[in-house]
Amino acid sequence: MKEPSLHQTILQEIEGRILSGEWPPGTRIPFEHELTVTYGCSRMTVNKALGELAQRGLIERRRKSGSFVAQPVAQSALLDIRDIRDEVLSLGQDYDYRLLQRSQRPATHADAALIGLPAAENVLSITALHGAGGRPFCLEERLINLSAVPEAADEPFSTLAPGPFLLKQVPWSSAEHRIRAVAASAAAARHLDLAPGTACLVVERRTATGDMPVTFVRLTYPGSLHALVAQFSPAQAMG
Amino acid sequence: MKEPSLHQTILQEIEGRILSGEWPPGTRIPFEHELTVTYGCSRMTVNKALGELAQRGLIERRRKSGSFVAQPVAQSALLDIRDIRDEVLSLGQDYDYRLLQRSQRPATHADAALIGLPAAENVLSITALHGAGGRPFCLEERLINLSAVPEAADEPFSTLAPGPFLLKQVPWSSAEHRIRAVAASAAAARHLDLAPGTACLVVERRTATGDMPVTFVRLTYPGSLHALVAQFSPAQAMG
DNA sequence: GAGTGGTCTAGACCACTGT
DNA sequence: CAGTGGTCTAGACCACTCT
Repeated sequence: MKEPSLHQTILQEIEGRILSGEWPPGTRIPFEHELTVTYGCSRMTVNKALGELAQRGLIERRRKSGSFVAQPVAQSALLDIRDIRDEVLSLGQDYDYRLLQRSQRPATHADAALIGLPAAENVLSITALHGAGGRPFCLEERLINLSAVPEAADEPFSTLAPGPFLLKQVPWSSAEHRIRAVAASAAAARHLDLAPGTACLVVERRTATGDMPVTFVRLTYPGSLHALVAQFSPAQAMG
Repeated sequence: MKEPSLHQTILQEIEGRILSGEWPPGTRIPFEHELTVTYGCSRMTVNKALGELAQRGLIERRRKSGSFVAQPVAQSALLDIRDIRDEVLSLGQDYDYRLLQRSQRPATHADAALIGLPAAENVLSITALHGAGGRPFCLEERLINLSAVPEAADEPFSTLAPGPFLLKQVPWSSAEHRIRAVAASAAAARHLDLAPGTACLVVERRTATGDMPVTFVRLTYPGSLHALVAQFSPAQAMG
């Protein structure tokens, strides 16, 4: 039990309000001057906390205007799994989205294991197909925890894909990715217009806000047509 | 052309010496007190620069002892592609390594494209097999830029895998990963003891120090037996 | 005990930017 | 022009850890 330092305390309190959604993206956070009054400390101390948050990308700082909660970069800029729509458009191809199935049910044991839920709460199951240039690009199979995102029950997902919807509802979340190569199942092969057994790249993503599981998604890409790219540097520009 | 701030200048100078290898891992860097004299500034300023380097993992700071260039975490803690040996051992299986082929040649056009070399300089080509629990685990096909790592020409790689060797020679480097699913080629299937066409996970990594290409490696894993896991959080502990 | 980094203060001046 | 963040100073005290 060690006493956290003051700038850590300030950082964590602000971070908590951002992650909880209390301060959604775009919110102006208090000026440094105001925070020195709130916490009874010098400006250097709040500056250190805010500078840290800015470096992590949780806030943006603008002279004369103040500091604002950032718009989260879709999922992760590190592992370049963006919104599939952006992904397709950046390839210079037309994008289309088609809902294949949508159903609500109490979570089965399998569902619970996938999404990381303890109990058998209500989940929304969605299957959809993302297309690029008129051809199947990616099969999406998703579970949404309706306790975490009750608004999803009222969303048809007939034209809006689950990804963008969830990004709006739950802007800040942590994610675990699991990437595998598998032979296409009969169903996946049918939807993706492949021969059964074709090598496919499968990305499974488990998303949570704090301790609350939000969604599980399995994205199946035709293998040879798709690659994930990730950049790592020991040194990053300071901005 | 904007003047960089003083703490950025300090940070970049130290970073440069670490990345270039002038200060290899374990080197003690000057005390804050000494740096204030060197740069003629206050301690807060050098503290900001060193704190930044510590947060990026380039240095470790110890009270009373000083600050030291860190031992680089093998490849990347983010995308969990560690040393394959560690990977196998952490699965609780026996590890073995076998060199299949080693040859030196001027880079072909294909080599040059893969490794990112402009000219047709000398490269070392290596093929090796990593085993786990007596079974094939991963096929490694590698090119090493001998201009960047001339020491590699004298290393037989008969018992030491290229990965650990390079990590020692070129401790700090940036990497680009490209992850795909492919059907096993005839050669890969033979080495990995698979039926040809089996879905495999292929990780291609291009590594550089600054602008100098160091190595290109293609790792082929039997698909169903292997998954890459990556964690992403909006908020990370400060340490 | 001594030397290091960790943190903090109470100022200061400057650069940028929106009005 | 005024208000914000960006940077920096010249101190200070404390916590930790090595000897």
